[in-house]
Amino acid sequence: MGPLFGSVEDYGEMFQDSIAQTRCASLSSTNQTGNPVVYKLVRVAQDGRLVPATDEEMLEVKDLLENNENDMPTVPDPGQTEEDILDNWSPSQFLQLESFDGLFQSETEEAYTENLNSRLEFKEELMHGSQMLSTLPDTEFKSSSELVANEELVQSEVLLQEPNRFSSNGLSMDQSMDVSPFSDATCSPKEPASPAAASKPEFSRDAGERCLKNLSIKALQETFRATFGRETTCKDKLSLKRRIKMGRINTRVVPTTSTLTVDDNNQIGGEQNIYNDTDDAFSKVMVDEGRANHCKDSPSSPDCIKGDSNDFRHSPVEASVDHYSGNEDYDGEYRSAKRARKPTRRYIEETSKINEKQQSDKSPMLSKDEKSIKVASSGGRVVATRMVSISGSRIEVPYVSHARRSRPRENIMALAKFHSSSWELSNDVHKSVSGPVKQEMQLDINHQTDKDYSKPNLSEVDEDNMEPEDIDSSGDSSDDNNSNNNNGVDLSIPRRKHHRAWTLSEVTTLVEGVSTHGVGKWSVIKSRSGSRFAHRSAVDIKDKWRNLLKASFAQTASNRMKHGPIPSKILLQVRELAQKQSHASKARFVKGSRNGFL
DNA sequence: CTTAGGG
DNA sequence: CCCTAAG
Repeated sequence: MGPLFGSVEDYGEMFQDSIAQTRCASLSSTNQTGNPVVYKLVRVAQDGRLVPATDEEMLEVKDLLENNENDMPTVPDPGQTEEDILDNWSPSQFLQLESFDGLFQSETEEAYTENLNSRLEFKEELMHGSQMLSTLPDTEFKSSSELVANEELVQSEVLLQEPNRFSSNGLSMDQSMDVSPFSDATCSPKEPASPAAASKPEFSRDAGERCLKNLSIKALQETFRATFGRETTCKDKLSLKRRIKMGRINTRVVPTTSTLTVDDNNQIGGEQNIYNDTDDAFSKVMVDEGRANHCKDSPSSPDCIKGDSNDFRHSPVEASVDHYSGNEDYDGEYRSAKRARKPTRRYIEETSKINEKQQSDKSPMLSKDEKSIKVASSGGRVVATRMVSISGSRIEVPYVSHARRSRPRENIMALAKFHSSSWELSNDVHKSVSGPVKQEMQLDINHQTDKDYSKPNLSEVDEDNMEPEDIDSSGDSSDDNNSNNNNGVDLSIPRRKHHRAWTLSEVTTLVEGVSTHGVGKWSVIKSRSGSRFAHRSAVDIKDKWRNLLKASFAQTASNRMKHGPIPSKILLQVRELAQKQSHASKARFVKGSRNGFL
């Protein structure tokens, strides 16, 4: 059997070189159109190992390549997705792909025909494998400082997506074909990998292949399942072995995780199964994290609890994810590593959404619906202003659409306006209405659309002395519901619902309340202020105080600031109170520590 | 339920 | 203003 040559992706030095190139390019913000995949010639030894081609062999192949120019995979368009490539490649090109592991050499035309049946399957595996996120064994993730240098290896998967044909220029290749995550992060392509690179993953490729050799069909099928996360009915040992090896290679080549996990069942399955012996739990966590939005409103659901639980923060996933989070390119894709406590469910939810978007942006082949997502993401930010009345004067403020999920309560509020005779009631309904009632009320409101839309009777709205500002603010809130005619279809920019501008009197009472009751006694302040905070919750009050602090702070920092909506006199009071309270807490602290030590 | 803080 | 984690 003569030496067989195929286009083989070089997972060794050149691979890292191209990563380095990619890195340089991105650093210099020269957006190149394609990321090169480097092919390297190898000879497949009897036992299936890949042996670097000698110079002589290289020449031989060069001739072959020149003669077969047309059959070669062409350099894809920059915009071409891997799916495109895989779809459009001729059988002969796939044959070349399959010859990666050298097993195809023994296949006859007949075998090829048989293979054709599993072509699609194979294609899936190939893509699947190349996306599969392989976290290298724990031992290789010890020093985070080392890891920082390799954040951009995340991009390596891109290399697999756009194969370029490259002439091999005789670079030596590490026999083990390990790709170390510790390759140098600088732009010097020839920089040798650090000694740490010598550490090998647990599953040696060679060993793995030798194992494959002796496996029964059944065992092979099992291995297949473990590798790709799905069953196979294939009874062909050879083909099974080939596909398993292919999957493993692709898996190994992508020394990163996370970018592509949460989108697809199969991928998660693959991930999970690859590590199924030891890291089942952590795979599960990935699933949970990615799917957080599936359980957003059921805090007692076991899955949610699992996703929230602290132990996952120490899982391998956490380690590998965190180590990428510092990269600006991936900012927002992962939660910040700085976050001390567990992320909120909402955070996870939103993060996973961002994740989905970014994934589709970065790997087109994953997005079945790329177009719509792009539109959504580009239109995600709405720039507009709105008029707001504060302290009786209309001011224009920038409006930012938060694109929150809609809250059913809003209908309740609207309804409450029709039916309730007081804000207290509406507030109560607002807070305590139960699920079934909600529905009922929503239906109800639909029947009401022809009825009177006028503002609630102000005399009934507030029991006692309502201040002028309150009238103003109630007007503000009333046009929250529908300022737009009977259609109720508001095509303008959606407003933040439930927004009532804080009136000067409210702010004043708040400041007074803080001065008398201290900071933090929000519920007390609310209750002691009679009806003046009728429609403000303690949290609202607290938020307002926070804002006031901010405002007063800002005014201090840049003295002679423009006259904000809030009189500087009040802000001064806020500042004083803030100071007072900070002194108070300091005193408390000193006292406490003294007690503690003495 | 209240408070503190992030979103 | 909303949401949620901690007390």
